[in-house]
Amino acid sequence: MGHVLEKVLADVVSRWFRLQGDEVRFQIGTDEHGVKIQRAAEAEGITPKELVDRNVPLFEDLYKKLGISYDVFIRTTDQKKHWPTVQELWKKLNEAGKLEKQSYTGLYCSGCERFMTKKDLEDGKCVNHKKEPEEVTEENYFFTLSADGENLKNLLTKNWDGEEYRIIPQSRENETLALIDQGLEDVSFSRPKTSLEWGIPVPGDDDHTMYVWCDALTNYISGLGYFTDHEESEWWDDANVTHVIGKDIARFHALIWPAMLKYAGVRIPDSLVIHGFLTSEGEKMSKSLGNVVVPSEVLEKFKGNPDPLRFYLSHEVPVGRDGDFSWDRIIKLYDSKMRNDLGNLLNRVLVLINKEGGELGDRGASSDLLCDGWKAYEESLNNFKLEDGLALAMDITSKCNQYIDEKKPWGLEGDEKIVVLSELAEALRHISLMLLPFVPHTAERMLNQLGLKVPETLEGKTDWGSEKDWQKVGEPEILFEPLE
RNA sequence: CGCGGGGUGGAGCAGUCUGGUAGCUCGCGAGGCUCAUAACCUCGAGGUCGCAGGUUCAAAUCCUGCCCCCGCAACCA
Repeated sequence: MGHVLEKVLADVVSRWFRLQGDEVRFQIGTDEHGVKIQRAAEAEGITPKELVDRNVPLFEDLYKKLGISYDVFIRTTDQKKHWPTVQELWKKLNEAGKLEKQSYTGLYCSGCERFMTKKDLEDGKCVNHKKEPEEVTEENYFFTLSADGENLKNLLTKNWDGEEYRIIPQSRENETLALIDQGLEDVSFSRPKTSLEWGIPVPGDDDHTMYVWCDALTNYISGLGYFTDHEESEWWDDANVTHVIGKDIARFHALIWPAMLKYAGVRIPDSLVIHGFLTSEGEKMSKSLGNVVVPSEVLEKFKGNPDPLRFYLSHEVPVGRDGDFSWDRIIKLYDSKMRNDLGNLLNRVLVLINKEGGELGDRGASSDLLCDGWKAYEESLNNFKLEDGLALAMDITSKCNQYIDEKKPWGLEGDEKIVVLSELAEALRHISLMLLPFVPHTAERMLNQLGLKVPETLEGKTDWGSEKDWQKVGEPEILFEPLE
């Protein structure tokens, strides 16, 4: 479910950029290396490659069902697309003098065949094997991040050689700055092949395998073929680059990644959007609690329509904060907001207009039905306050419902009636457009019912009455069915 | 003194930076409307804003101390 929150967030942002007329390249990917995968595969008696090859189509299928409009899916096991860039990046960091061999000492449990962290130990003993791990020292390549505290602080607060990097939300930036003040440590960038086999080999040193950071972070530019003959670097160098990630990997994206890029001579991205985690019914999702919510169950509940889930995540989980998934609340939200407020509004307006023959009249020059209007909406989305943008669309919806009751168009006659209904139809056009990034399928159905085409961009569409050729609405149709 | 988030009417939240009549959604009660998906609209009940001190003419908001809850990095398909 965590993946879904992230992909929906990134998808809404991508769709918003596209609607503004930007060319967008929306890339997602999977980190498929590491000891964990290696072990999981062993446990199933298959190779790591077989394991990840089996899982990737499941992801892709899920994203398709959710309407995630990604352009590129990059896999870290892709030896043609991913590996060459990573190895080239490694060489550049090495040439820049940022990689050095250091010895790493940790507590190693021979039973688990891996290093233990504090969390894995109870009274100093391995939880699984009830014995004290031994101190083992191994040689790793380290990325000398400790030298860059000041640089990174400047990057976030002022600039680093003219480059800026913006973290959203602000609280994460504060956290990152606090982390820098505590002093940065060098980061292990490789493991001996004996302890990590499943990964990308270190160039020029066959005894070592790259650790996750150099490998996985680089996917952003390997997807563009950076440092290769199929380079499409214009999507990076000349673009506005936004990363959307979870808080678990925030510090790596906030600190290691920009430093890596800087020393490799590649520009640093513009924005880092960090989302929180989802709990389930107020508790951490875990197998043992049995409260894991599977996205496919939610899709099934709404007959395969991804929009209730997309709406819920966008509406209930402010970007950057932790959220909660609750069946009770998604159902309430579906009934009260989507079905009663929005779906019913569309229906009552279209029914009234169709009773008059479906023809639209004068919509006036402007209307206060739009509440804070497009300016506020654009500002919200541009600042990644997606929930505010969606709330605005719902404010207009509510305003329209009030307006109908106030004007009582069913009691009006002739032009007066047509004008009120045309105003409402126009307001619904704006609502539909505002919903386009969030619930694209629903927004398209609304536009179709209104008798409009789905626009590629919003250019020239956001002024009141800007659809000059729009004279007739279509047939009403239930937007959201009752549940059960 | 590890770090972070939080404690506001029955539930979920906003408001706290930049003190000044405590707001929203859901639920509940009453009324209205009848175009519509038994949907919509209006009004109302309900909170000493975790606790205790302090600053101030004035504190949910600032300061000090304390208590409690939740995360700490998700394979969970």
